[in-house]
Amino acid sequence: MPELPDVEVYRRVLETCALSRRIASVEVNSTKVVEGLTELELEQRLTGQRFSSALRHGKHLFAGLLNGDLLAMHFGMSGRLECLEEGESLPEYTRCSFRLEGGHRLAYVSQRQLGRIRWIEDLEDFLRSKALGPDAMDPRLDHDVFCQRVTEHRGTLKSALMDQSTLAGIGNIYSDEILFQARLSPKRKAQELTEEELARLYRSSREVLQTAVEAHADPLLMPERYLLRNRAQATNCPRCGAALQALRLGGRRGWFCPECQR
DNA sequence: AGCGATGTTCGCCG
DNA sequence: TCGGCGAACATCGC
Repeated sequence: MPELPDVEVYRRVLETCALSRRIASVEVNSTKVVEGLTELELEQRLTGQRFSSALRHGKHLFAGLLNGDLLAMHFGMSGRLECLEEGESLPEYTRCSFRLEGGHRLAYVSQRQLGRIRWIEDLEDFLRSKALGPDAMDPRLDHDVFCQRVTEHRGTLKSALMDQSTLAGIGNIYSDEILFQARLSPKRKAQELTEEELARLYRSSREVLQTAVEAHADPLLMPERYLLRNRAQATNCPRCGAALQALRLGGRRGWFCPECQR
């Protein structure tokens, strides 16, 4: 489930479970998920070390070591990070796990193996190499910077929000939600918004992401006015009751209310 | 059996 | 030049 709010939850899992604890061992159960280094190298570099920071940028999670190197985790479409207490067994599809002194284990779970674990030496270099824009929740992302980035995009609003080089962290689900709360059609051109509409978009993006993080990215804990609460059976608009409309964008299905969103 | 799924990347087209 | 599309990646569940 990994868009920005989900990954923020995993960041906190990493922080609570593993930060400052000595890594006793590493286990890799996948040939695909760890990229650019062997299981042996990963073990040698991590065993005996401690993660000293838990950072996030967009949908990327970073476990930093004291020497400045970082373990970078991305979750693809079906990944997550879990903390297990002593004696608990690893979840199905655990592709990589870290045993920590004191008994906890950190499990990187990735059913479809679309996620990646990489070793990086410089965070800024990595963000540049992925051409990531500013994190969508970064406090330094003020109204003006936000508007500038969004209106640089020449395509539709939804693709502007989902473009990781515009803003990092927003995907299919949360772009739908932000546009719904801002009452803007996903099909609008990003460059044709009025100042007032841009202000609504900015406000909604902060509000939705903040609310989602506070709800631990669990749709059931989010307000009833949120679209993503019943995305699985998305039918009617929680605001006006009109039938929701589907749209396809880059092979992805989105939903919006043709009455409320203009 | 076939299709779709909360992501990224690449090649192609206009 | 950039945006948008479809496919590929890999696997499961409906």
